[in-house]
Amino acid sequence: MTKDNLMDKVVSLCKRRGFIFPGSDIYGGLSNSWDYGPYGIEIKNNLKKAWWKTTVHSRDDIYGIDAAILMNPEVWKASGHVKQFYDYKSDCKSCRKLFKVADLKHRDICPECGGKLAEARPFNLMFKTHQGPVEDKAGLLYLRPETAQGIFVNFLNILNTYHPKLPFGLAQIGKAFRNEITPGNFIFRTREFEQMEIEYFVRPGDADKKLEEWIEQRFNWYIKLGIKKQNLRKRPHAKDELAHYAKACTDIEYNFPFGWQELEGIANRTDFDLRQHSEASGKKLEFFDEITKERFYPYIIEPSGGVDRSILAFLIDAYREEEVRGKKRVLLSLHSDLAPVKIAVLPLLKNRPPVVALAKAIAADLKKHFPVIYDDTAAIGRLYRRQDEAGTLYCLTVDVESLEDRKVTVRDRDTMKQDRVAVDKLKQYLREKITI
RNA sequence: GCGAGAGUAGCACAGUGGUAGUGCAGUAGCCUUCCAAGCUACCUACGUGGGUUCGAUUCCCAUCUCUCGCUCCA
Repeated sequence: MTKDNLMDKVVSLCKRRGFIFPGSDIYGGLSNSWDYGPYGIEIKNNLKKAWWKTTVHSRDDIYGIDAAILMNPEVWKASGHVKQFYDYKSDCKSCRKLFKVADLKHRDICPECGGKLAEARPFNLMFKTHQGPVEDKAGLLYLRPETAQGIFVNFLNILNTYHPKLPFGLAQIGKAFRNEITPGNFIFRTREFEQMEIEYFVRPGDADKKLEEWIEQRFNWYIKLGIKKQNLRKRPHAKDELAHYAKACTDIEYNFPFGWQELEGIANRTDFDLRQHSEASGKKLEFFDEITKERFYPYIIEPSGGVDRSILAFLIDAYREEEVRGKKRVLLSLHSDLAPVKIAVLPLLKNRPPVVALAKAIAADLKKHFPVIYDDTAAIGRLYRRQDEAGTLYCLTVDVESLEDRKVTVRDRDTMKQDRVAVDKLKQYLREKITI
């Protein structure tokens, strides 16, 4: 399988199996927008749940929040986004490259090929909208280009209500919007996307150490959820590629078919944001240490990951093709936490009413405890292949013998090995294998 | 936004100035006792608008949309 091939196959599987559809499909789509279908949203929800469980529920120093997408426009002035995300650019008429006007020595000559540059045009990476039904300047708002600011503006709220001690963090999963110049590669880069972010507040002197700790923790999270180690790397940013708010940053990159690309950035944002917002809002976003009576701006370590691009990485990493009796078997070997469906109940014969009835009864019973589907619309081999493509962990097959011995066949997705399990032991058997 | 390419069933491809086929997928039935079996039937498409023409899916124009590139960053 070549790399391009792999990408095409995963995209094709996503569409074929209804994981992800082109957005606004019946109108011909909308550039780089994608809608998650039934299994796609299960994977997405599972991924977010796994993240939340690791970063919020399994620790006592991180609190979850969910801030509004629309924020007071002053936020984006203070954060630097209005300045940093608004640029005059012009493109070369010969080589078609795009340049920031501010970086140019000569306004109309291309620094790459010496060609003539087109007239400079404003590029704004933030989406604009209006609050209120009248579109006047007073109601101008931006869709947030990052979720982080929703955390910073709640810093004091959290201090005053939950009274955390340093270090502590706030976690958030939510949508952000950027008018990217070059979106693409399926769900990898889109203008509307979802972020999983932690803003971890530390004493300034601890920042370097905590940054390293977070890089390790986040790296290991992807491995634990199934990404092969050789497909993941850490890449520290060079000084000249750091964002305007960051002092240091390391990306966790995945070896996509289109190259090594960022899944998550872990940055030391210093006290830039808290200072900026303190100055702009007039409120002091400081931490008060009641023992030392110190008042200071904490530094912020920010692990910020992309939900959608992570899903793509997990899907690509899980995609397998095998030969079984001369025929191709496609499977998604997703981690059990991520698999959209955990169990499929299948009757071996659909023309035997008692077999069908037992299978349906088992499915109905298990549904109370696991994500389960029932399918009897094809021969058993085909049913297995369908489930393999969806990443279903276990197929339970009910046959005529099941009516006698009250046992069903449990088939493992990855090994195709079969186990005969008593119907009344199924719940317990599956509980041990599936964590939800 | 700019440049290039593309647009025929869910997918992959045919094809024609007289409104379209094949394979896979899907649905139903028969059959079938464990890894995409077989048979039968069925479902589903020429992106949109305009022009030329007796007649356009086909030719022309426009438009929309997608893909790729212009390094944007989660």
